[in-house]
Amino acid sequence: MPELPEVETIVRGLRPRLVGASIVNVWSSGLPLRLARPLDFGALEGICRAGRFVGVRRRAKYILLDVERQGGSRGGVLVHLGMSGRLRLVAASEPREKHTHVVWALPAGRELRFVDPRRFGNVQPADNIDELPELARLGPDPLTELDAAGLEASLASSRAPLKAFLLDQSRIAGLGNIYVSEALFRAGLHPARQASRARRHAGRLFEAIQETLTIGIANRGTTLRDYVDAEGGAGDNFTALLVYGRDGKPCGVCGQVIRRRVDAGRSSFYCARCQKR
DNA sequence: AAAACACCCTGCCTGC
DNA sequence: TGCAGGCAGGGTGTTT
Repeated sequence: MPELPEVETIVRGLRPRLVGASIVNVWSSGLPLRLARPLDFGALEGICRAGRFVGVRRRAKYILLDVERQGGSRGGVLVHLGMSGRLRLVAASEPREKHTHVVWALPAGRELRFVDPRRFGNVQPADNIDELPELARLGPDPLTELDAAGLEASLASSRAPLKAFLLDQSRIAGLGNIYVSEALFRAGLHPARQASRARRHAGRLFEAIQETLTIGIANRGTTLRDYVDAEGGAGDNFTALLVYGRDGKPCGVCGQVIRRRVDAGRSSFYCARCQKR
């Protein structure tokens, strides 16, 4: 699943190859994406066709593609990969795989392709993507906009379980199911613990979050099944996971069997000895 | 107001 | 062997 480290890896891979590239043409499958909403293809064409990419940025799990239009005005495309989305730069000669939904044709026989079998992702063109409501809802980025004091204040104001708290993108933006489990294990905090009752551990949790994400980025993301980077390569972080998907196996710290439970409708993996409620 | 839950979707896996 | 059903979880909209 693309979470912050996966999206950051894709953005870093795309940026040097995409910035400066002109857009020869755009194509869409016409199938609805997230929430069964059809892509506004007219707007996509109006912004992209005969324009050029001038920036590739990340905000939480969103990819922001900045475009300079043919006439010189700016626009952009906001991309979210959802569960199974991929954004790749490929040779145009490579056959289009199933579930290809948007293609940007570039010079020199290259294409940027958005592929998403489950269509939980989204591609949204806009004159000013920074002001789209999806981004306005987001809380601080844990790597660049948060500190321990900010996390403590946020924890103190919530009675939700830590698992739900950390998944809430308006609280902290960028964590998903994998890295929440990993960060809680590193912090020694139980996923069902109430956020406000963990506030005195804010420093520890903050460092655990940063460590988890930094390692994830260094390993170019976690590939469980679908995720690949901008060049189509798998991430290496799977072997670095301490608890996610490791239920029934021994905890690397204490040897206790790692357990799985369901919180906020998502699987949590944790060590009952290392993570006290 | 905040928390819990249903929903969108396809592919993979399990069990009959 | 084939197929039905459950599961995976990103975010949003709705209900509690």
